[in-house]
Amino acid sequence: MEPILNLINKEAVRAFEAAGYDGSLGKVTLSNRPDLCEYQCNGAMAAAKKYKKAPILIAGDVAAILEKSEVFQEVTAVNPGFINMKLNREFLTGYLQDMQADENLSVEKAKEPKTIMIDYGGANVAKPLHVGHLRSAIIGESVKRIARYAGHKVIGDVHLGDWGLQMGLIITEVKKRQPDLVYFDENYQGEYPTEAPFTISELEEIYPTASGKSKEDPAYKEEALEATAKLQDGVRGYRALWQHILNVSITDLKKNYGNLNVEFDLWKKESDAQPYIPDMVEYMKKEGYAYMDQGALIVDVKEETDTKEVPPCMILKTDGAALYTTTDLATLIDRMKNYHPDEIIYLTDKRQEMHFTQVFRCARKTKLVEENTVLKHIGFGTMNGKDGKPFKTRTGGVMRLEWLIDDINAEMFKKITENHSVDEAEARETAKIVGLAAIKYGDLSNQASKDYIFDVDKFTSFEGNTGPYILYTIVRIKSILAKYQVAGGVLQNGRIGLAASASEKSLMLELTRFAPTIYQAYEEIAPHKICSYIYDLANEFNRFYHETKILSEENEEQRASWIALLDLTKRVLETCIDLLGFEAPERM
RNA sequence: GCAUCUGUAGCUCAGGGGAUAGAGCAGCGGUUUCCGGUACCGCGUGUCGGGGGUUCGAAUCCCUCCAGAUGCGCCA
Repeated sequence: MEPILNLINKEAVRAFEAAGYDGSLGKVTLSNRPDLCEYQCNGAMAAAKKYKKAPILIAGDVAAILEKSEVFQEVTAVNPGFINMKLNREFLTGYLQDMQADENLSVEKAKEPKTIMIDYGGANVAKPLHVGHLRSAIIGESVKRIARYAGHKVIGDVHLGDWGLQMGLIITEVKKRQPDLVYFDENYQGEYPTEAPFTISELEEIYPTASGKSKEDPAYKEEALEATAKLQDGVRGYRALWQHILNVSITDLKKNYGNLNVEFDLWKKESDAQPYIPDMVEYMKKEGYAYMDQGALIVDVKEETDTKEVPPCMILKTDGAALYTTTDLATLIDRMKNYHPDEIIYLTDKRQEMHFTQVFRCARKTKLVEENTVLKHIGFGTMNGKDGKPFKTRTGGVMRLEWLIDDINAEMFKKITENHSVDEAEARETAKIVGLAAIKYGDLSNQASKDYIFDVDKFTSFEGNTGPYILYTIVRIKSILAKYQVAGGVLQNGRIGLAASASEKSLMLELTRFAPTIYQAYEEIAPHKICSYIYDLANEFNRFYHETKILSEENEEQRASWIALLDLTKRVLETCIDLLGFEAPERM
């Protein structure tokens, strides 16, 4: 389906040309004065200079021609030179009927689908997810769904951190505690046990303990470094232990991400990139990209136009070990080889911007990626507490994700049961669904790149620009539709008719904005545009709902038409929240 | 020190060349023959951080200053 704005634009271009002006002036936008009109064109003012003619006269010429189009009900030229347009009701209704019949709700899928990889989540093995991981998961998941809905082939990869010193630290601590385990017996030749020697909660406690010890005790750190090297060299027992750490940890991570409605297509790990490193280093040396400087192997990535100092990309440390950068580069080789992506999007904290600048430049310079492979880094801001400082627990510690979710769910449960008597089990279930919406909407409604304040009271509120408000609107529509069906109505029979009131027309106009919103959200990688759209849509619906008695309407055709409008509104809202990564309950 | 980002109502945030800068929250006041009132309607609030410039037109683009956040070779 052709977007409605395109159709209107074409009319305007034609009108400008017919009036003897350059057609490119006929650019139409949504009105920013809804009290005056629905669409506006400012081209006449831009044309004034070129044609040495008063803008209002030009606007008048164009308006006179547009007036005759069947698309519009009214077109007026207003000082100093605005062209204001109102849509014809028949045209609008026809458009919505097409939208209603379209399974994609008027969104045209990409004609040339791209393969897009999204690297998000930022999880590390053996470390519990904390609030720092929340944004990457939430935003990444939404970006993934939006791109997919726009018609692209999208592969989400968790890109698990499973290789650095953290592994050596854990192994060292396990060895301290259980030195008799077979994994540490160098002469052991048999099969290793299938059962892990620790549980997930033990594992989560082991890492911080080990990390703390290594900071205070140089000998301990030395031991951890040695364990890391042994693991990377492929010592059997260490590899087996590492595999246990992975298994236990991944099982837990899948559960936690599942609770967040976050699903990865790939569970690749940093270790998967390691095999590529030796050849990559050799290649970079041989081609003259990489050279030794101060004992480390580096690739220069400075550019003439830089306004800031861009340090060289470090490939190997003085001790010959690989780094974060090295792994990311090697991962690119893996991705290019196995998935041939047209585009790779990385979602991390914006503080890593420099790192990605270096990696991207290095990858291009050394030709690890093809020239037309797009590499993007989306850096998001920090999630802060009400005091404007990074979100912490009351005692100032790192807030684990599970605790945060529990807090929200408890708050939600309280609100749901406050004024209603509901079955407790159902209320708990509903609280989970609404709570997740509260968290995700609260996060996604802000621009990703900015820091934002996580305010539990605000996010869980049923009033204002919140997830629960959106869900409430959907649930309300569901309830009406259900009643209609119980009374013998058939949803599929309804056809959207002409707008009978101003609020109905507003709602219809709002529905036509669905497709452009999706395109914009995809192109700008901006889920918050979808949030602000559904907030507007929910408002328009509630306004319409409030002044329209639907089920008690006597005229059957009118009633069916409104039901059809409600059904379309529901479909749009539900599609949008799905793109944001949450869903609506049946009741709340 | 250098660089990047941010600065919009009391608070939290939209808007990123066009008309009178918008929402929500908080405050006050209304709307119940009710399909879910956790709704809807109304009222008040601004040196768009300061100053200069470009433009017919600037919250929006450019310069500069101020404030905050962040980054700047062997962490990830």
